[in-house]
Amino acid sequence: MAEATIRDVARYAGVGVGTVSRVLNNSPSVADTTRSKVLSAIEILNYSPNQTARRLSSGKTMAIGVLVPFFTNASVVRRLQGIVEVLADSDYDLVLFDVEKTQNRDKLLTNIASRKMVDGLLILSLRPHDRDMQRFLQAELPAVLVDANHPQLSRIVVDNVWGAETAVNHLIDLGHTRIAYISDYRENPFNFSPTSDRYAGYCHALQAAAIPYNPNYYREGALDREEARHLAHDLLTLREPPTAIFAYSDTQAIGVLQAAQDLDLQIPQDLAVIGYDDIETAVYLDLTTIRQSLYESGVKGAQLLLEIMQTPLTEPVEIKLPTELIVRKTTMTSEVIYTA
Amino acid sequence: MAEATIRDVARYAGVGVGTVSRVLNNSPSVADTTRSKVLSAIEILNYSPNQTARRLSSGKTMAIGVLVPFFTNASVVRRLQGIVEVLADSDYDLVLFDVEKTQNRDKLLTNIASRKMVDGLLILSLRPHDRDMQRFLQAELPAVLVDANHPQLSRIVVDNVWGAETAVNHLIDLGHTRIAYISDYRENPFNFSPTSDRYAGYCHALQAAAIPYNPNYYREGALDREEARHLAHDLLTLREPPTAIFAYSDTQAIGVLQAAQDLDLQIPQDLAVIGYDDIETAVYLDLTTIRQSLYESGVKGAQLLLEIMQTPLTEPVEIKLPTELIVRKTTMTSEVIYTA
DNA sequence: CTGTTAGCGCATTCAC
DNA sequence: GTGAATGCGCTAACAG
Repeated sequence: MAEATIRDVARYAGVGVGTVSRVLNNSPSVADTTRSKVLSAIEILNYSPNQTARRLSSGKTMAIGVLVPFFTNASVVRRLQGIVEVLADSDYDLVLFDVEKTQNRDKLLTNIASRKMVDGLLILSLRPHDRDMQRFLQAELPAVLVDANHPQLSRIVVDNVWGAETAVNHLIDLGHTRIAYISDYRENPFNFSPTSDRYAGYCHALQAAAIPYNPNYYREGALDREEARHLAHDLLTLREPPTAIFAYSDTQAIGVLQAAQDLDLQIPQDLAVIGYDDIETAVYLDLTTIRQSLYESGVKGAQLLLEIMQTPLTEPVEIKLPTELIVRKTTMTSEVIYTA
Repeated sequence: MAEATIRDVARYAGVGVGTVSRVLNNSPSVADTTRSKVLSAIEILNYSPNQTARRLSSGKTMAIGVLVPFFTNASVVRRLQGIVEVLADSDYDLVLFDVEKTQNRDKLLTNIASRKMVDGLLILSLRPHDRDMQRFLQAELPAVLVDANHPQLSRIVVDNVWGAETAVNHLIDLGHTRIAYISDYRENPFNFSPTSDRYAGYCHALQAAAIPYNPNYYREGALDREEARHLAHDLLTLREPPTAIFAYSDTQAIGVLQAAQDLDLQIPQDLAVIGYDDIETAVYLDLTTIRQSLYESGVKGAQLLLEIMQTPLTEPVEIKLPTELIVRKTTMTSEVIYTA
């Protein structure tokens, strides 16, 4: 038995396809009697409208794309969960685009815009090129950036400079002067802006405290626990090792903790560690960190996109989410613990 | 400037739309000269084929649906990462369906099958109803179950009975007899089969060791850390508290660890704890657990689905993934630690 | 090899 | 209110 089409329903109900379509779309201008005839035909034939056909003729895809770099990244996942939460209650499908490789990124951004694959786009932690912007604007594709910045796009951001400064100031307040920073790659193909912002925050804080910047104390590597572990190992085996390490992400901070354990260092006596994100694991490990509202950023981003899709904005808006220092055991001894 | 269509390209290149279509689809039967004419027209007009139209006329959506219960669940996320990894290299888009609520589930399963929303479907940790099966078969929708079981569908499974037995046997081997089990709800609207399997494993192991089943030592609650923490608290404040707790998931085991901490119990001396899954956090917390190949289950599931979509199977296959006991510090004292 | 044509299934005009 | 006709943009089958 082949799938029933709108035509089958029309024939069975003894009406025209137009009427069936009206019933499907809850048009008010259908007599109750015909409506029920159609509905029962639909029931009997077990009919269900074909999405694709509906999309083509209506010109809308009823789908929202979410562009995600490194889906294995804990903070990205958390943001995505917020997005899922919002979209699940909407009428839109969620199409997930993962861009691990740069070439994927370019191909995708080009296609998504010009092929009308989605009605709206959320871009996580990724700054689009200017040429992609042209495509979005030209295709009139509503898009919202989450955790990334571009003057021409609406966006959900956090103040990464402030966050990093706060982290480093916390270490300085505790008396540290040999403060290292393990960063993500600042020069990355994804144009990831938080990286340079946090670096700036690190530098500012040192400068404000008149602590000279020590190039040896700056390391960068992939956003990966193992790599951070190695970088931290290098730092901690310097002739004059740092007494505190600020890590770009909690994931990397965990690598630092492992390196400290490898070297039998006491936390926080021998080494203070502070991360960034406040992912769930940070709680269990009692990791001092900078909390950013990951989940909420996804929620806000999705909500904003839905609004924009309904009533386009005249110019991009920016929603800034708060950032907060969460002090736990990796920077301060236990008598002053913050309890989650 | 309106989007260019295939007709514009054809006109500009001075050929028929059929030829343009052939060029787009890399048909070998196009003369090199005409091909290049078409290609340059495409370039100049900045043309890019409309996905939806292509889908309608070809009858394929070039999309794969992934049905996910509770996207906030760590193990689900891990499996999904495996799926994403595979699909990113395919030509298929990934449409994510989250079903937190039961009503969503039913509506989705019905629609996905009958509306031809996707060419293939991956269902995570969810056992479809028989009536949904009918829809899949009728719609000839290739589907693969990951971490769920149904005789009519191909599936990636693990032996949950064996896994739970192994966990409990480990505790028994360590001399425990007062062994509690904190489970997910066995009666759940999602027909989640691992729940009953692990319960069976728990019971078997006790029985084989001639340890009487103590109803007081069985608790169930949501797959949630906080809830597990409360359940564990109840268990640990019994007049005769258990000396070991087996938790349905690592997430719940972490809740148990917190409860132990709340009560100032030493792990593993006062209480042994074993989880299930081996999520990343388990490593950091040195949690003894049953490892199942979460990521790999996603990879295998996606690969299997792609195969089935290419060449349909005559009957469902079952791929069983291994399960492994990972002993860490929450069950044994440190001199015999397993190091990750 | 290539142009033409007929749908794909539905929404949306129009007349009635 | 309702039916018939037109087109969304493309693929595929059919002639040439």
